[in-house]
Amino acid sequence: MTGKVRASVSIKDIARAAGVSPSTVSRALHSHPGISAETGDRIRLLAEEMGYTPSLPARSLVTRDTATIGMVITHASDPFLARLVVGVEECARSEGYAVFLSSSYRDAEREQEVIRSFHERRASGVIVTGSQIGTGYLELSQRFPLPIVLTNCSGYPYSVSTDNQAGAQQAVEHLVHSGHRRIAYVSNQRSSRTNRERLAGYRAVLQEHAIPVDDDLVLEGDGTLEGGARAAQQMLASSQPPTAVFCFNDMAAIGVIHAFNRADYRVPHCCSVVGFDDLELAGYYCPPLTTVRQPSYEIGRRAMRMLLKLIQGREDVQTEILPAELVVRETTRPVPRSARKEKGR
Amino acid sequence: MTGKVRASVSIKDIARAAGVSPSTVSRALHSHPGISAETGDRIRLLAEEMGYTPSLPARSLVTRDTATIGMVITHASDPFLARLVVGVEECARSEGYAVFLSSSYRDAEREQEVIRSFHERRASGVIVTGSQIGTGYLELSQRFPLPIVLTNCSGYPYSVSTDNQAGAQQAVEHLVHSGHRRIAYVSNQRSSRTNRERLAGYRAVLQEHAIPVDDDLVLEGDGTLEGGARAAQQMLASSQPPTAVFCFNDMAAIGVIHAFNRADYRVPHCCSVVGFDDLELAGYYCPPLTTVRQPSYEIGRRAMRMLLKLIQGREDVQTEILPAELVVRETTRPVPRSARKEKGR
DNA sequence: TTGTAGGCGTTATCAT
DNA sequence: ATGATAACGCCTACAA
Repeated sequence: MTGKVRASVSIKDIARAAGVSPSTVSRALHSHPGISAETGDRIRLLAEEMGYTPSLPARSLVTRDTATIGMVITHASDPFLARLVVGVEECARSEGYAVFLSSSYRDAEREQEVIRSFHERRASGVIVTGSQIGTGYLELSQRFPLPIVLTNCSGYPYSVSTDNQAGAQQAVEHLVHSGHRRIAYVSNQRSSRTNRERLAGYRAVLQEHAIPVDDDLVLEGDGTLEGGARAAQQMLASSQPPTAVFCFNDMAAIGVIHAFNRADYRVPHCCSVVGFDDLELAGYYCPPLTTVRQPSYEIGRRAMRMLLKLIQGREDVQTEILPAELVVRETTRPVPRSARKEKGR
Repeated sequence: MTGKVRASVSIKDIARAAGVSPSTVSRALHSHPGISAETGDRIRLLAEEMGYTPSLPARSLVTRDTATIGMVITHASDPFLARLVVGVEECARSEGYAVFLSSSYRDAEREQEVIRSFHERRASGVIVTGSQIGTGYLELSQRFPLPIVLTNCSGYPYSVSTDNQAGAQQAVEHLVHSGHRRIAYVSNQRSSRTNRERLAGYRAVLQEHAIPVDDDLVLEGDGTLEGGARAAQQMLASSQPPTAVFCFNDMAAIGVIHAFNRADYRVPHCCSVVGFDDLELAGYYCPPLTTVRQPSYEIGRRAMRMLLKLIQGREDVQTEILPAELVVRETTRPVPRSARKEKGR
């Protein structure tokens, strides 16, 4: 089915060429103390000339360490990953680990396959973003002696997340304080824990301000441009569209804004919109997006640090929750006095 | 420096538990013909219960095949990769290969490190996007007995690319036909081959229409939002800003549009803008972007097919160049009659 | 149908 | 300072 790789030069080849034993070559390449400087140099030079590249599979067999981190991502160009992956990679690199990414496409089965594939390759540990399995790893962990850290899945003991509920609350507070009362929420897939937390934040603020929670104002989305646009269509089709929308993430928000503008339901003139994530793009959209910033670089860095601890067998590890921060730009504005049914504050 | 992985259950453990020899277990797990159905089932059940996951490093040592493709990407959330990676993965998957991504951050040294890291892990082959090394792989290929396919680097024998020059020509033709004569180009890093090809297309069209090529109209960019915005600032600062801009890619185009709009230099009213790539986002920007579509899924699929051939040792492989296609949306419009200095077409 | 033995490329533990 | 030997987990002739 698959094909063989062309032969690489091995330590034995070098040994033969140098007229020494394989173990001497191994030691020379590792600059072991107790090898004559002369033969050491000679062998390293030879290795260089012969184009030797060590075989990690072979080495890891004996050292029982691949120095490899697997990272499950939703898909290669998910904009949310931009800073998060950098956080993971920088931390991993500084500790001598390489990290490899593989996509789950938000599919639970694919996610399991990827995890399995990392385990088969004996990765030292795995970080999962956008997990569909979530706390389900608690059961799987019996099967896989493989440390796993999740992001944005509080509830799983080894995870680092944004404070989603508090972030959502800031967003909705901002809208309420601007005088909005018909505030919609565009969700992610319902099952997602992150979605439930943000939805809870949304509901909490409405209740706190004695604004009735209208289920028609909670729209089904999926965190994509297209999903946002679809939700917007639904809102536009309703007899009484909202004057503000809080979206699960920035991509959905952009989808919403796009569809609203197309229908001449102007943002922010007719309707305010708030996103979540603060992608780099958010500041470049028109209008620039009001959104809730996730500390994604920091999430990545800390997830990797946590994974390192687990790999070292330490158990003094606990869930971390990082604060979110509202970034007010230009997709939100107060409800015009004329349009208010009640007094604003 | 790095830590050991917890022990996994091996074929020997199963053999001991089942009271058979390791080779019997190996055969049972592979459903070899010539193993009694009874012991086969018994062993497979046992393996399942004991949570056995085969060690690919160990297996690959003897089979000399890791069934692994390495893919070098610029960075995790590069939007251009969206469809390309899917093309690669689908093709790889159907042939039994797993693909892992690793980032180069457009840095030549990092790119080499990643390639080396894939080779150390004995990947079957590698696909590189956004290569900084490009045709330099011709020399490196002596050192690495590792098949390498590049994307968007015609000139390297094993590559699949978009017809960048023809794509650029379509874009600029479109602008010229709309009556524009002061047309700027926002570049990528100068060194990039792709950039040179698109620049050549730009120049060719201007010359063809006897429009003088003004070097002040070729702006230094880097294919990012920020780079696009910087280039826009420069244009705005000039005594005679262009009436149209062709950008190396969509992200740069969005950066340009954003900065123009901020300065009240409206797109497309005051200035037309064309991008390159046709990201999903392009259709969702405001205004929706006129751009040149790259067949990126197809690039990925074909790159993987080419790599497969190389892995199989076939040498009937040649560079492929795929057509680009102009997608006219709403960031371009004809120069208003009043503003023209010469007659339009 | 099953077991034995050798080897993949590397490192580590003994000797020498 | 260097060499021989065993072992990592797996596969595959070859024997039985």
